[in-house]
Amino acid sequence: MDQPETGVKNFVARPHRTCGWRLSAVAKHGYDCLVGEHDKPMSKGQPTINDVARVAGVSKKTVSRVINASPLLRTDTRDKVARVIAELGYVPNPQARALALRRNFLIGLLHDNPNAQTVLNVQEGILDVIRDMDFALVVRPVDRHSPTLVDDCRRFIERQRLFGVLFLPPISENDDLAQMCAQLGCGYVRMGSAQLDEPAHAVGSNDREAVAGAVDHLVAQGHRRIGLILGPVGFRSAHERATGFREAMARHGLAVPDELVTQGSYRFASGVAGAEALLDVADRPTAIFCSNDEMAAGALHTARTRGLQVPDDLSLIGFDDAPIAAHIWPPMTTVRWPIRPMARAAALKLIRPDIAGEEPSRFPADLVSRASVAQRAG
Amino acid sequence: MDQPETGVKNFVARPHRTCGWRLSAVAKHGYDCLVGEHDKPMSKGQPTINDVARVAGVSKKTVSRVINASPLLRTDTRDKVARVIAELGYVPNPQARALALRRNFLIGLLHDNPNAQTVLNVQEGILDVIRDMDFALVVRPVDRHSPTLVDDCRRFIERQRLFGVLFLPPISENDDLAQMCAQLGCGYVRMGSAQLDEPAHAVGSNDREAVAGAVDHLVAQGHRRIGLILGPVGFRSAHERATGFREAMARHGLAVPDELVTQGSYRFASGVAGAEALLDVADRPTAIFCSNDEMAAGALHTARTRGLQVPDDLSLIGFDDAPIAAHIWPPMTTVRWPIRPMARAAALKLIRPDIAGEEPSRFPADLVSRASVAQRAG
DNA sequence: TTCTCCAAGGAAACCGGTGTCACGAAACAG
DNA sequence: CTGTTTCGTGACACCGGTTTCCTTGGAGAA
Repeated sequence: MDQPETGVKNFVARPHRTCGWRLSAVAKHGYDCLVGEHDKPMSKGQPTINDVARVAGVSKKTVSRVINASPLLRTDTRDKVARVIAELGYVPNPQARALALRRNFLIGLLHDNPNAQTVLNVQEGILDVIRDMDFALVVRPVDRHSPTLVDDCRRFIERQRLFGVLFLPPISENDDLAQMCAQLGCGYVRMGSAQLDEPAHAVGSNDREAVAGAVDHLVAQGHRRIGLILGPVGFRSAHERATGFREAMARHGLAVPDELVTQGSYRFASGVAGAEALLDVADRPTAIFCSNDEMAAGALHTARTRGLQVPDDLSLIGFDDAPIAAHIWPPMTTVRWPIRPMARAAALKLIRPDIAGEEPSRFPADLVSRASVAQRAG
Repeated sequence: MDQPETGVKNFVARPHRTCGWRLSAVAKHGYDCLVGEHDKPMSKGQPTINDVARVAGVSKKTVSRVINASPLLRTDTRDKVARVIAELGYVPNPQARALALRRNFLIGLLHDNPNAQTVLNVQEGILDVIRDMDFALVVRPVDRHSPTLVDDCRRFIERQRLFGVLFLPPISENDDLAQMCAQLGCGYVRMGSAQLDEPAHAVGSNDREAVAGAVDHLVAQGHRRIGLILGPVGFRSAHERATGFREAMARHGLAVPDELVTQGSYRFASGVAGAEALLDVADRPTAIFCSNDEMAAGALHTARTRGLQVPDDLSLIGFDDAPIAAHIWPPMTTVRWPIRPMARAAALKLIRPDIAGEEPSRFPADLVSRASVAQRAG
């Protein structure tokens, strides 16, 4: 009885049929590399590190070194193993890696839908960064009004053993969540117009400056009485935008009387109602700055129902450059958040704090001039 | 030297400080349950199954049995272990489970952004199902035009060892992708208006019937010359909608002359161009059916630039009930895909094919009547 | 009273990677 | 020419679960 030959026969007969591996691996490297204990069956599904090691005639550890690009390897060893990896179509099992390394390669996106297009842009921005880094993006819509919000997020992070999470507005403004992550030792980055007091954990846009630019634009067109529809109370972004508005108006020496300011909620309906209120004022504004596009669309709706022409009778500016801004008529002048670059920066902060960690990331927001602003009439 | 006591001392002193566990676990169950080898340090981070076993005074396997609700346990044992689990705040490590079970608990969502709101609704629908099942949702935007689309998806699935994937239109219509999944042994479900020839792998809506409803509505308002802006060539949904349109028109004995049909791409701009073409026809249509809302918004734009009133001079119907449909003026009559329930059904098919697998899932789409359709003038 | 059988639970191996450490060979210094 | 460093590699334990198989104790039968 020829033990080794039996082993080789078994090897050839079994794994290549059940796993669908390419026989060329053996053809190229010859059977001599197979001397060893071939009697135990090979793994059934995808090839494992053991299979690679066996075929290449090295130890698991050496294969692991090749995968992780260890500098301590001889070139010929590395090449040999790499060739076998390619032949077998071996893919390291991320679960096993995660277990051994005690950290996984999942990053979480927690959000309560600020705006569908925004969420999607963020997802794409994150993917831009992690696509080739073996990380995966897991998403989790949450309910910002839920009393168990923090606990829900905590359970999610704990269960999935997340590497880190990204928070989108509005929940990125929730300090309890940030604190919870810090406690858990889970990396986190907050996106939005948050102030950057913790540069390692925040990526923001400079909303004040952007709003100032919008106000400058209106003033340059001759507008003096400019209305403001606020974002919801307690939102940092809303606060930033309001502050930027007031600062810019003050800079131009223009008043912001209370009757030209109304509370909104970032929703379409509150834009409708806000514009109703502002247009009821005796000396009605010739322009309205809306703290986001959805409300601007609502304001446009109101103007139309009152028979006012936009922009001739009333100029409007929104904020966010949501898709709706470009699709309504007239196309809305608005402020564009560079969401995708921000998401990229945020993901990088999470994954490579060594590179991206400490410097603050504040992105400028740009005025997108479309057709909802005109020279002040009269 | 009192060995056992030293062990207990070590146990009390070390883990509860380093892990932050609640001492009450020990307080409740007493130290007697701790007799054993306490000298090796406990795990540093979250408690593991070993820690639970040690504190509860049972074996790992018994803890495992409790977690997996094995019926072979005595009630008192189960209660004791469950109490310790609660006290310690133990959460099973999903990576370790995935490794041992040789399947993980990740389901993937592959899409090339058909429409941001749709993607988000799908994500929420999936979450509705998996939220409490220890599954997580990982998303992957892809590029449908990439020549490496199938390979990219395959690599993603292999790397992450996904349990299953969901495809959204338009890539859900790609048969190569489905075939690749089948080869890989990865579960998959395709969403969209795909025909349901493989009920276990598809969740669809009945677009034909819905379009027929829209046509009936127009005809009931007196419209006879109705234009059609098609969706992109090669899209099954576009084909379904076109077929539904033609069938319904035929049923009413109405002609669909070639000059009243134009090719679109599901994008805003193609709606603009399509409407231009249709309104240039000598005997122009009094209504246009657009294969999606974005194109309907484009058609509305065109009507407006030509000074036509919608709906008085021209009626429009869209499809999808995208947010834009409700936000433009006039609000657009459209067809609503029950996306979230469809996503729920799809996720269920993936996770529990035993429950949801074999029966076909076809959801009715409803006409949402808003303000873009009026009685035919004249 | 002794034997059998079954339910409850434990020991050890395993999943597929990684870290630690030890070892042999080659390179280098004395 | 020998002793000491490096370098390259392998053996083995470990991560935290699950599975397989075996032990144990107590109830019921002979």
